[in-house]
Formats: sequence, structure tokens, C-alpha cells
Amino acid sequence: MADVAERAGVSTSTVSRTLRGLSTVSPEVRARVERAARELNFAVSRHAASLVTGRTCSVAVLVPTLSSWFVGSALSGLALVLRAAGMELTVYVIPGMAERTAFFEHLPARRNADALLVFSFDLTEEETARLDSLGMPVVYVSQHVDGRPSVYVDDVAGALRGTRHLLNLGHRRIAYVRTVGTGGFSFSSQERLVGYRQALTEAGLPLDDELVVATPAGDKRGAAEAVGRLLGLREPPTAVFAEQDEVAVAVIWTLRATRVEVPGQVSVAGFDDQPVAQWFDLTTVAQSPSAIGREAGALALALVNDPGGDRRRHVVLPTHVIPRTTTAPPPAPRSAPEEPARLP
Amino acid sequence: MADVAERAGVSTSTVSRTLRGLSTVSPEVRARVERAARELNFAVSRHAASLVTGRTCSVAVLVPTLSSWFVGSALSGLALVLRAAGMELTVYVIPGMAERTAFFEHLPARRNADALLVFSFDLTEEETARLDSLGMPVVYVSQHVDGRPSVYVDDVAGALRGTRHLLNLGHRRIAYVRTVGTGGFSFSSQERLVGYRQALTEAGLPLDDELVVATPAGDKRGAAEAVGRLLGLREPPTAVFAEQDEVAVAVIWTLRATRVEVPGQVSVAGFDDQPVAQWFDLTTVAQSPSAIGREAGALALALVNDPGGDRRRHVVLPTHVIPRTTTAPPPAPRSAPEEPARLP
DNA sequence: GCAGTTGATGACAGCGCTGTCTCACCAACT
DNA sequence: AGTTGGTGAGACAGCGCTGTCATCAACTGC
Repeated sequence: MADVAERAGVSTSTVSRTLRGLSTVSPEVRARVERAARELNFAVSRHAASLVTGRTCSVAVLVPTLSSWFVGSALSGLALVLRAAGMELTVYVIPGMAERTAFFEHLPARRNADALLVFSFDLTEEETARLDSLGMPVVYVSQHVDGRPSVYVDDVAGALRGTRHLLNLGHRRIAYVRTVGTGGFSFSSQERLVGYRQALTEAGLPLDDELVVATPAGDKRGAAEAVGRLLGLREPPTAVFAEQDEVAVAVIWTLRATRVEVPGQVSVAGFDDQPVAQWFDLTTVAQSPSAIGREAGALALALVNDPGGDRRRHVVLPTHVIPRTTTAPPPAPRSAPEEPARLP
Repeated sequence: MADVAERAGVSTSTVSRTLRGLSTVSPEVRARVERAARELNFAVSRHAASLVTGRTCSVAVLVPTLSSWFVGSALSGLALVLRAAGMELTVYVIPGMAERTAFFEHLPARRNADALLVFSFDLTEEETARLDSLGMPVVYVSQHVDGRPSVYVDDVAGALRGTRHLLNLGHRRIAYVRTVGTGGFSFSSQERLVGYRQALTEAGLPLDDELVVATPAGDKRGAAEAVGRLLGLREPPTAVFAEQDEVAVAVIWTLRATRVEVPGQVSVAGFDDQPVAQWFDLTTVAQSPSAIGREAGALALALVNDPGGDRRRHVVLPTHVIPRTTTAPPPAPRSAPEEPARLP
């Protein structure tokens, strides 16, 4: 910076003022400084600046992985908002328990970021308390944490609407496929199941536990097993609502491999509207992870700029059903199809 | 840090030494300092430290998006290596041309990272020259840049092997589906096409331009058109090699919707081994983006620690064919199937 | 027993900025 | 002419660390 000052024939103070866009610099001087800075390829060191200002101009995020559609999309949205605000994005990836423990013990984000966004962990009380001690705004993404700022989609309403869509088509036996074993990465499964049940109750239908099966996400064999169980029921379902698109796709795959027509004999709907849903032309409940990222970013920035802001604010994002071609009215006869396999 | 020093009854120098794990601290003092630091919830400010050491302990990456399987997986691998080295990860997302121009004009990573990893952009000469001026190691990921460290998979060999797999099954009319319009995000399409051609030439087959069609990635309609063109040929292909799994899946989808059996009538192979390939049981050429990320991270760290290291080093990663159930020998008669649609 | 050596610790400058205080200068007043 | 107020610019301390040097005690060996 001293070099720039010398070249422009001013003091470092003036260079600093110019580069930060402060108003008390005359146009001629400003031009001189800017030219000198460009010629010397000068960029201020954020680190040195943050030492004085106490602001790091960067936001940290804690994510369980980077290779998931949800996290990737949300971070893309977040990055957009941050760039607009001149903030950088630092990512802490915590794939397992060991890393998680280490993170919460050392809290490396402390003093190295202006805010922290925590993605989809089922945090313990201790962990949230630990984050409180960070002394910076912490925004919880895709999870509700009481009394702390959170951003998430309305999973209950989404599953409710998705199930209603199937009910409106005339289905009365609607199965629900849960996912299990996502390893601390909370996928709101509880909420979505609640929405499903609510829709059935609303329609005056009984809650049949036989119709709720579970499978590990992204595991074809698990899905096949779950589907087999459903088809083997005395009164098999005419529709399946899957907690995630990935599972819905696996279900469709299995059904078609078993020569069960989708949607002719069984309708299938998913939740998320991942890209794969479009390839499969899958009826699904769409959420927008990039909107979640944007909202979370905006909330974090607001809290950074106004530390006295309301830290109990929750942002709940909507979902909407996208009807595509994997759902249709149930087969006309409505007799229990003991023999589900028959070709057209 | 002064607080910790006071509490432990030592000087700040000793605290610094202890917390950095330097050896010249007696065990008793070390224990005292560590306890004091824990009690006060103290963590050194990387920013202040970097001001003195000149090292930021963070690595920057430049990516076109975060919501792609490849980038996400590679970053996960990278994050792993960086965490092991105590480095942080700062992400610059450059989704469009405007952001790209701004990035290369201001080079915000300057002095704020120890190294930069550039993902899959088709950089101009000017842009690489600009990055050279950064004064820090720059590693190019998933692209070859002459004279600069690069990490990428051997796309030519991959496509060669993938095509050979189809040849070995007995196919002689093998189509290639390229992707277009990925907007500055280089997907090595040229190299893969080269490998495909090489395999055909090797087998003594002619290069028929009719058999090479293009479609936008992830666009079902484009894929349908491309498939339509192939099926409409006087002598349609018995196998399709797609540049990416996404495209392969779209091709299969279209084929099956047109009542063409896969792999009965037409075999389809992809490239990447994305998760969707497993759901479809798609034969594909597997690459490991997380290995790319790990290698790139390791290379960057090596260059940071040894600035005199060989900056011309290229790391080329292997691929391997995963035969699954979308490829099979061509239909026996080998007559030109004028009427491709027929059910079993 | 004393110079030389080793090991543990403290004092202090300074990394590259920013915020505050100060000052020179000029226009617009009494 | 003298005073005031406002504006643009410079001087300087200090943010929180680290690296260097100085210090001092406890040894070592002749």
C-alpha cells in the first residue's frame, strides 16, 4: 500500500480511503490512486484489514458433504448473495463423527468468519450451546433450532400437498417410503411423514403402518425390498409417496423391472425435484435449495450488520407440487391386484 | 492471547509457542497454557497470524458452480486433504461471464490464499497469464494447461476403453453423443471424442460423421432429437456411447419410450459413473472426482511448501470401464432393423 | 571452578492495514 | 480584515499475532 501511495504521491491513508470508496477524496486524487493501484496490481489484504476492523468479510458454512444436490445447490445460492455483499465463503466439510467432534472442540471458525451457517446436522444441545459461545451469528439451515435463526422448507405442508395430490387422483391406499441411515444428516424425514399422515387423516383414511416402509437412500436393493414388501401386502397400495426423489426413482425402477406399470398400476411421487426427477418425468414436491441458500445468506448478513437484530427469526420456505407423468388415477377395477404383472 | 498468558502466568510468546506446538516449551508450562486457553475458549486469529507469517493457511478454489456432481465430489476430496493439513477452503463461485470478468480483474484471492485451484474453465491465454501474476501456486483441475500444474483424468484412454468394450461385445455401428453448450465449463468433450475415434480406427472401422450427434447436457428433448436422428439413419447404430452419464440416461429413457429395448436392441454406455448410473445400472467409464480433488489438493500443498517445486507437473488419473446391464451383444440377425419397435 | 553450551522464557518490533485526530486550506461569512 | 466552518489530506497508534534477539538458569567438561 505504501508503494501505491508513493506512486500516486499521496499518503497511505488516502490510498486506503480511495480503495474503500470513502467520499472524502477529491476526484483527481482518486483517479491517480486507482491508476497506481492497477499498475502495481495491488489488492488490499483482507487479513490485515480485518485485524483492524474486526470484520473478516467472510462467512463460514458447516456442511456434512459437498457432493449432494441439496448442499451444492444451497451453497450456490448462498455464494450468490455473499458475492453481492463482497463476502467470501469458507467451507468446513464434516463428513464423519471424528471431524465433527474436532470441529466443535476447536471451533476453527472462531474469529475467522463474521457468521456461521450450519447445514442439516442434528445438533445436540451441547453443540448448539458451543456455537452460541462463538460470539457471532449462527444460522441453522434446513433444520429448526428453537430460539436461533433458522431457514428451512415447510416439509409438513409439502408432504401434505404431495399426498393430497395422490388423494385427489382417487388413490386410497397410499404407501410412504422413508429413508433411514443418512448419518447425522437430517433430511427432515419426521416432518415429511407427519405431512403424509396429516393428509390421510384429513381424507378420513386410516393410518396403516404396513404402508410405511423404510430404505436407505440411494440403495437400489433396499428400495427393491421395500417395494416387494408393499406389493406383497394383502391389499397393496396404488400409489407410493417417497420421502426423496432418489428413492422415488429407485421405486419406479423396481416396479418397472417387476413389470408393474407406472403410473398405470401404481403411481409414484417424490419430494425435492432433483434433476433426476426431470429425467424420470417424476411427479414431485419441489423445494428450492438455492432459495434456502439465498435466504440463509441474507439472514446471516442481516445479523452481521445488525447484531441487535432478532435472532429468533425463522424463515420457512414454501414447496409446490409438480405433477408429471408418474402419477395418474388408480386402475379402474379397484380390485386387489393379486397378480400385479401383466404387459399391455 | 494476553489474557491466556496472564492466566497461565507466562508471556504471550510462550502462549504462541505452545499453541503452535513448538518444541521449546516445558511440559508443565505447556499444560498450564493449554488449560488456560481452553478455559478462556481461546483460538488464535488466523488473520493476525497470517499477517506475520505471510501464509494464510487457506486455499482458494474457483468453480463454475457448486451444484454439479463432479465439482461437489472433487471439492469433498479436496476438503479432506486440506483439513488434514490444517488448511481452510475458500470457494469462489463464478457462474457467469460477468462474475468471471470481475474475478480476473480484481483477483480477490490475491494475498488471501496460499494457493488457487481452478476448476474446469476454458481459460484464455490472458486469464492464465493473469493468474501467473498472482504470485502463488495455481493448480488447474480437470484441464490441461501447458507449463502449469494440472490434474485431470485421461479422457482419451477412458473413451477408448469404453468404446472398445462395445466393440468387444460385437458392435460395429457405434454412435457417439456429444454434449454442447456447457458454457465455459469444459467437460473435456474433445478428448473423449478423440478416444472414441481412436477405438474405431483401431478396430478398422470407418469414422462415420452421421454417427456423431450432439445434445445439450441434461436436456431430455435434445436427447430425444439426437436419438431420433440416429434411429432414422439408413443403418442405425446398435450401440451408443454417451459423453456423460446424464446424456446416456436420457438416451436410454428416450429409447425405451420409443419401445426400443436396451440393451436388447441398442446398447448404451456412459462416462463418469455418476450416482444416476448406478440407479440405471448403466455401463459406464468410471472416473473418480474425489481422487481428482485429493490429488489437486496434494499438489497444491506440495507447491505451497516447496515454492521451488516443479510447476510443470501434470497428474493424469485413470479411468475404468464398469460393465453393467445396459450393454450386451448386438441383436443376432444383424440385419438393418428398419422397424426398431417390437415388444418381447 | 569457570568458560562454554544448552534449553526455556521474555521483550519487542513489526506484519499491512484502518480509524482517529490533526492540520492546512479556502470560501463565506460578520 | 478577521472569523468561522467545511473539506481534503497526512500522521500515527494499534489491531493480534510471530520471529528474532536477549536473558538467564542449569548444566557440561576440562
